[in-house]
Amino acid sequence: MAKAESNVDRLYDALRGMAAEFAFKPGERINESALAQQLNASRTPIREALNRLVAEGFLTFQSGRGFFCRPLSPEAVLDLYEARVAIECEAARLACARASDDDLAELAAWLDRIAPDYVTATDAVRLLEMDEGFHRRIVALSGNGELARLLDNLNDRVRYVRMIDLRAMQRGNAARPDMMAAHRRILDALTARDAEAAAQAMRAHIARRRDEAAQAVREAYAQLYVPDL
Amino acid sequence: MAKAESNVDRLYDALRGMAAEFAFKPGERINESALAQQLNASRTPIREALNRLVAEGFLTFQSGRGFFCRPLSPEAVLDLYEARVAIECEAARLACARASDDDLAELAAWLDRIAPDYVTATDAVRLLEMDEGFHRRIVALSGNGELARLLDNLNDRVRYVRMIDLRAMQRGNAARPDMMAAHRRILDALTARDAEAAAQAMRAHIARRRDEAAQAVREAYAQLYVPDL
DNA sequence: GCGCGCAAAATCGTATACAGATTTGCATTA
DNA sequence: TAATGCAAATCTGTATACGATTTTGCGCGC
Repeated sequence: MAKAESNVDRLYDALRGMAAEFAFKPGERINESALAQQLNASRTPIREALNRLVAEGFLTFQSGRGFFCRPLSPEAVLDLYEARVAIECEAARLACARASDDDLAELAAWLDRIAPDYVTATDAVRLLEMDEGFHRRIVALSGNGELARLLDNLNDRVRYVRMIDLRAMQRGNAARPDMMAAHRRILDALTARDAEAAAQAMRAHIARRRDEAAQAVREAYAQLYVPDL
Repeated sequence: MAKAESNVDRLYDALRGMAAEFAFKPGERINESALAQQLNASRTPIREALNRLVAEGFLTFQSGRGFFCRPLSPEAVLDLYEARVAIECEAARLACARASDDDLAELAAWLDRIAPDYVTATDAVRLLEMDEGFHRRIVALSGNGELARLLDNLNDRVRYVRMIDLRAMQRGNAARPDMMAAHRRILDALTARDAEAAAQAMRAHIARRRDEAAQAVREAYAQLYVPDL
């Protein structure tokens, strides 16, 4: 998204992207020298970026043994979904109290504008983009920068699995209108200034996907360890 | 808390502690060379630790200009309190469903054991320790490692202000029985397996302190910029 | 007196080197 | 064959150095 010019940012973005899409396999040890060569840099800035990714939960670190990719376990993914519920339900409550009528009207207009795509969109990437976009807007309306920060981080870490889940959903049946309807329901509750209903709708919307996460993790392993689909 | 042996961990812990208690003044630029000398290390490991602290929200970073202490603004502190509400209310709900009767009995016993201290404790440090201990236990009972991680981070970042708030509370009047009662109320809701009530009690408990945060921030500035009290 | 610009000093960004720790692979032995 | 121990190779941890960038301070002109 944010394209930074400086070299250190370039490295950070690259590594973050690799970690997000599991270019490092779960649990795998990360070789600093190899990365340095691959990314045309020395180990020093690479290590700085890796340290940041540790703090962000993308990687783990063992003293004396180096950096490792985070494990990809069903439990960890469920935890992330639950954390999303925590953040987003509260964000919905706050947005209910703080968003201006104009803000909500604008969000409604945005939903209307992309509505056709919800059904048309063939690739999961576009679908996920729209879904994340909606949720990010809600959090923005909460006016709480910390919640926004936390949600961005959670989304980045769970994106790989969500993508797989979305693809499965797409294959299975047309659950897309469902998603669209869920978003609309949340917005309606916000417009009605009903914090409880908004939080409930948000909870239901996320929990619905959460239940399939374990299955998605299994598919994720298949994708990661089989050459190509 | 966790005493780490390796040198890099020593540096990380030291810097994290300094950042938490605002040994760097809000907004202040951080001089790497000076830190390196002060902590008996070279700039390389210092910078690695600083990068982690950036990712954890203790510091900010500007390309080409270096590291800075996070600003201490009322808005930022309110955001942190609201994030705590998000995390802890959801944790309470989850704990309601997942904690075993034994777990809850143990927590009740712990509350009983430290009850005398709630009134006796003269120093805010001890009081804050007990309060954080209770909240950490609740999150532990939620069984969600991610929520625990997030709460630890939020607590570390808001501790300085909470401490000042607690001291003010201590001076003002004996609101300590209130705090005690609030904890008891939360536990009761958990024991009754009433998720809604638990979340509500948690929300009220945190929000009560939240409202004083702005005032605490003002006092924090006074403490930071006046030699000693 | 007040900005403006330039040069000096300070500071950051990162490559590189090397010491120490860890892992690997092989040979030896029960 | 499986286990063990040792030595070589690999990799991490950190100091150091130096070019690039930013900040500072001073002198000049208005």
